[in-house]
Amino acid sequence: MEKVRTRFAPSPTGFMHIGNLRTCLYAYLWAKKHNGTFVLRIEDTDQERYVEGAVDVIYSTLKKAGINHDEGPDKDGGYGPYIQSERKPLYLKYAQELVEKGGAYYCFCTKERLATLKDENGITRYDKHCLSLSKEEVQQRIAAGEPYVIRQNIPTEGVSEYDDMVFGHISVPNKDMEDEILIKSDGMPTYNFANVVDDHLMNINYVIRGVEYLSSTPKYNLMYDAFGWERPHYMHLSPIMKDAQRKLSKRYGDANFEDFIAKGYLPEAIVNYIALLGWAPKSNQEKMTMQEMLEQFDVDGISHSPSIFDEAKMRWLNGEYIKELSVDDFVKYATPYFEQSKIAGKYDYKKLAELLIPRTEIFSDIPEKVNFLEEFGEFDVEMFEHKKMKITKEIALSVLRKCEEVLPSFEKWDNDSLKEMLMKTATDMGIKTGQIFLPLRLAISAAASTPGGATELAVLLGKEETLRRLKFSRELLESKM
RNA sequence: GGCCCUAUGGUCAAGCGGUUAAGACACCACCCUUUCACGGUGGUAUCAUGGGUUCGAAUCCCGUUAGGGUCACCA
Repeated sequence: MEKVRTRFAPSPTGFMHIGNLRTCLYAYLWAKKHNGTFVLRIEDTDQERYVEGAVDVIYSTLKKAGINHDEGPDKDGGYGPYIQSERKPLYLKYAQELVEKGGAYYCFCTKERLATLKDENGITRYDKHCLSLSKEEVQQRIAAGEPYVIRQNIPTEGVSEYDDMVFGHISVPNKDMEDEILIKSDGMPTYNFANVVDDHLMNINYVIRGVEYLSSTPKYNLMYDAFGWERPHYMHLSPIMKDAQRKLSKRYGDANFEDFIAKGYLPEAIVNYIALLGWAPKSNQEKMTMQEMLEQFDVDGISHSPSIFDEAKMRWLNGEYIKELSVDDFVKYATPYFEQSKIAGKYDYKKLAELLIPRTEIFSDIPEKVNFLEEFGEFDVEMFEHKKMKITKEIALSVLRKCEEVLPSFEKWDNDSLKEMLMKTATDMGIKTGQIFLPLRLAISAAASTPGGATELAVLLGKEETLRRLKFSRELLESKM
């Protein structure tokens, strides 16, 4: 196998979309799997859509995602420049070469004339009007300063075919393809042309991109052929969808890598999840490192149909990653969320982390899990009733009274000691351990669910606060009996 | 509308002519349990449709239906 070279060629139009990131990932995996080279190229031929700072977003996203390009604007590998706008002179030269070889021609048609070519569906198909212009006339009109474009000259007969690595054999009748513009009247190349020229010049031999190019690829092949260049291999990828009809896109929100990071997802989890959207490893393994993906990635496992993005599954995967975090790492990621919760600046984040690690799927869930520590007040005493544990309000009340009796004089305020003492108290009272812990937990948290049991919360709250809450709840319960 | 592509549970998906049609998420039940989680066990649920080919079809072929893409001086 020849030395593999793949590329990711985004347009700097803003944030990095999840779909683009997946395309990028696959291109990276394919290159690295074969010890090849992964190239980053910026396609900014459309000045109108250029967004300031977008290139930096691309760098930072790749970095966070763990995708390291071997060549790019910031890493010269001898195939530069890697920014299309800096390659401008090249394209016209190659377009002229293509004209000479018969693969393209100058066109002077005005937008007005083109508008008259619309068919009943509003589809414009160029009629090769300018193909018949003589060389002399073309020269003369160019010299006169008349605006022009250069169009690809596609045969009107025959069929163009190629084999896509994921979709298999694709064949498109030549008559169904239009003579597309290669060089715009502003002298800039269109994507169609710049892409082919750059891919060839940069020696890209595996072109990995979205399916939207599947049916126009024969056109690109026709250009490779006309130039006498070797065609690359193609791997087209089905889109990631929001639902059965709509593609995942900025318009529907949350489609950007950065958005998910902001929501409290770990970059590795996002990358892992999107790798699995549209590709399934032979091993059936789901949680995998970049290294494991490299080893297992293969074209066979790439699906042909669109995949619907399922955030619930990504949440689960993220939770799996969080469970493996050390307490310190968890605190590092979680601190911003602690800071925006009601307990900001209070409590020991490390202690909380221990309780939270197995119960957190995404970091932004943290505030609602810890707010009960500060938010304490009246609650529905019916919550004391617990059928499965056979707890009634009467039992709960006697438990709370007993706790108020034994806790004030208890000195060893740590989890194990409290637990041991309370279990003994339960025995003394002739009830099951669950019947003492459950009412106590409720009494000091006022919350139906908390990230930890009664004694863990008691330690967190401290003795004084625990007793204050206990008294409050006991009185509340008494008043409602 | 022309052309190209796609079709397995709610979602991601395995499957490559013979399987009780994997697995994961979600959901439900049970177990564990100091709540909630975690963990464990089990369960509900899928081959779009009609024709072929074949002893035998989720798998191959054709039609239908549905969906996506494309038909820009966007990429």
